[in-house]
Amino acid sequence: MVKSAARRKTPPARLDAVFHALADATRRSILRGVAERPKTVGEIARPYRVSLAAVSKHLKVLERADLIRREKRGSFQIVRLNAAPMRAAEEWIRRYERFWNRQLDALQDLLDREDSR
Amino acid sequence: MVKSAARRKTPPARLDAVFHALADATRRSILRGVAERPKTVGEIARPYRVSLAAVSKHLKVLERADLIRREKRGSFQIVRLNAAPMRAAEEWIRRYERFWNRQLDALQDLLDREDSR
DNA sequence: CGCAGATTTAACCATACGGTTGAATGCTAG
DNA sequence: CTAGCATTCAACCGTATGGTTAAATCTGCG
Repeated sequence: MVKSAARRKTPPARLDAVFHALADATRRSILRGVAERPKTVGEIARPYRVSLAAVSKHLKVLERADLIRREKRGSFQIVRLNAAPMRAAEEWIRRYERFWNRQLDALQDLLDREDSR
Repeated sequence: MVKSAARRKTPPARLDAVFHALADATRRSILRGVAERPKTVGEIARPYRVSLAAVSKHLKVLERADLIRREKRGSFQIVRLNAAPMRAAEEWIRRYERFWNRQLDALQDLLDREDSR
C-alpha cells in the first residue's frame, strides 16, 4: 500500500499554490465549509456577500492547489475537500517546530550576542 | 508569562500574512537560510540572482508576517528567524489532518470514480 | 424546443506583487 | 568632512489578484 509514498520530494510550485490558496480568509473559510461536508458552488457562495463569480474564482485558486475536487453532477457540481496537499505545507512548516517549542531562541540569542558583539 | 491565555482566537489577518509570506519559493528559501543562522541582508541576498532591493522587499513581506526580526547593528543589520507565527499556520492546517491520514481519501476515490491523472 | 437554474467566462477596474534601476539614507572609518 | 559600504526608497513596468456586472454555457425538464 502506501501508494502516496511514491514521490515525496516537496514539489516546489505546488507549495506556492497551496500557501497562496491558504493566504485568504475567504478561501480558508470555504475550505472549512467543504471539510464539513461536500457542497455545491451555490451553497458555498451563499454565506459570503461577494458575487458568485468571485467565489468561482476562489474555487479556481483552490483547485489549482488541488485542495478541492469537483464532481460534476448534472447541472450543478459537488465540491469536496482534498486535504492531501496541505500535508506538504504542514511538513514544510514543521521543520521549524523546534524554533518555537524550545527556548532555543533564547539560547541562540545568547550565542549570537556573544559571538558577534 | 501567562501569555498563553491571551491568545485564543487565531488572528485572521495574521494568518493571511504568514501564508502569503510562505507562498513564495524565494522567501521560503530565505527563511531556511536565516533558520540556519542569523544573517545580514547582504548575506541573505548573495545566493539569489535578484537585486538587493528585491530581497529587501521579500524581507519586508516576511517582517510583515513577523517571521523575521531585525536587529540593527551599526551600518548593517542582523536578520533572524522568528518561527512562532508559523505555529498558528501549522495549527490551522492541522485541523485537516484526519482528511489525509485516514483511508478516507482512498474511499473517496472509489466513490468518485477511477480518475487516472 | 425552449426556458430556468447553476456556474463560468469576459471585460473591466483598482490595487498588490515581484522585479528592475538609480537615487537617497545611515553609519563607520579615514 | 568625505568616502564607502549596507540597506532602503522611489519610480516604473508587466502581470496577477480580487472584485464587479453582464453575457455565455451547460444541463435537466416541461
